[in-house]
Amino acid sequence: MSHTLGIRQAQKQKTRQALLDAALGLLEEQSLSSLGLREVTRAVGVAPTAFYRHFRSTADLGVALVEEALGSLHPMIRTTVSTTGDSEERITRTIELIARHVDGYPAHVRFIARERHGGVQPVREAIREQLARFAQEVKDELAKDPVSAGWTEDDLLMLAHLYVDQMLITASLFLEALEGPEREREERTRHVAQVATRQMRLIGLGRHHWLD
Amino acid sequence: MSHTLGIRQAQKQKTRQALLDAALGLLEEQSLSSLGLREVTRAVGVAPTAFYRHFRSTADLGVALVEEALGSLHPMIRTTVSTTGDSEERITRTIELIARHVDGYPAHVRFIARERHGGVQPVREAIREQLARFAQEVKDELAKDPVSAGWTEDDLLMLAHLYVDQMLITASLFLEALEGPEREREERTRHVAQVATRQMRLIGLGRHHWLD
DNA sequence: CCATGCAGTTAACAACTGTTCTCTGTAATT
DNA sequence: AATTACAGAGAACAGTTGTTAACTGCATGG
Repeated sequence: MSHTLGIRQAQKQKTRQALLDAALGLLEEQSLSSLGLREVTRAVGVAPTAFYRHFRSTADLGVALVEEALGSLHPMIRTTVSTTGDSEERITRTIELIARHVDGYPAHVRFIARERHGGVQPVREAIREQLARFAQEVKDELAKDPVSAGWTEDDLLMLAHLYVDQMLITASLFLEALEGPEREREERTRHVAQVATRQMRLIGLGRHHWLD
Repeated sequence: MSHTLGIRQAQKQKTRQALLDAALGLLEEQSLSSLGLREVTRAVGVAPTAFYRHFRSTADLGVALVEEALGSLHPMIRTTVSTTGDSEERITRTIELIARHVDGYPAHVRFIARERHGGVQPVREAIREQLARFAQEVKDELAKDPVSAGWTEDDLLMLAHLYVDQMLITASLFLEALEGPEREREERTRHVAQVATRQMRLIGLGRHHWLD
């Protein structure tokens, strides 16, 4: 099925990926709206004009980064929310998954947290769409749970959004813990996990008593 | 008590405020990390070098904006959370207060949402501190409520953080509704209010069953 | 009333930006 | 084998940026 693409296309994609990687690196200490295309090409070691072969603008590159950061995350979400087990166990697993993801892709997480409300409209829009998809998917999984019997579609969606936002906040807090001095890292990470766990637990309690 | 400051100091503060206002306006369609000091002075109609009489850098100006946006909000938070009445009534009032605030100071709200995770470290730090203060204050008010009998200090604080984050998310959603086309504005605002109310209600339910 | 302090101005700087046009080498197609 | 397509290079453009220095005018304090 997968066509092995020629030397030419392969090299192009390589450069494109290098541009994305360099941009993601530069965005650790600034926002997308201040990222210059010359800055990016300089970091890759390529002529400024080469940028235009891949992206119309840095905003365009930003949209591509959103896809890279969130696009591949949907299956992970689905399986995590849907896995069986008591709710306490599910919470622990979710928090741990978030921690692991932040550990593995800190720059991606930072980028999403930063640009979700950032200064570049198309990027905000792209993130909004992806998060709306996440909420839909979480809703679909919640609907399968017997606890959701008697729930409105609207109520399921509002709960899903609550979960998604909560996960994002937690991810961002894990990131802050990672960025701090190494001595405190372990303790701060543990603390974030503990607080997030209890918040999820409290939301879960509210969920179980929703129809009272 | 209040010393009427001379002509000179008054004019200085006027220019300073003009710089802050101009910056806030320019930040509606970009992030602080891309805001140039020339851009700001040009908008005010003042020489670029005049900027240095008031701020060391745009980052410094950003910190001042945080103070302006959040500093005066603490009393409002306290009174809102602490007012008596049944919890349903309290939720409605809180949501309405948020809606009103976003309506009155949209640029401030946008600035905080944008720069909370933005590219300028000192500004992030300043926002973090203010929000931590909010959480503390909410905690203090929660502690007075009889529902909080038997709660750990830690648990009260984790709930307070949940509330604060939830309020920020709601504010940001109200803002998005405001920014959209006018035809949909009223409906979207109503929708945001409705969802936020139910989320608060669910969290409130979780709160009441926390000690089960 | 005069000397000082200081908000704001003017001019200049080196460095940087996005974008255009022209060119080159080579992979892909015929 | 000859032709085409196209990723990337190179040079030049007009504008922009932050920061410096030396200045001017005027409110303020002695």
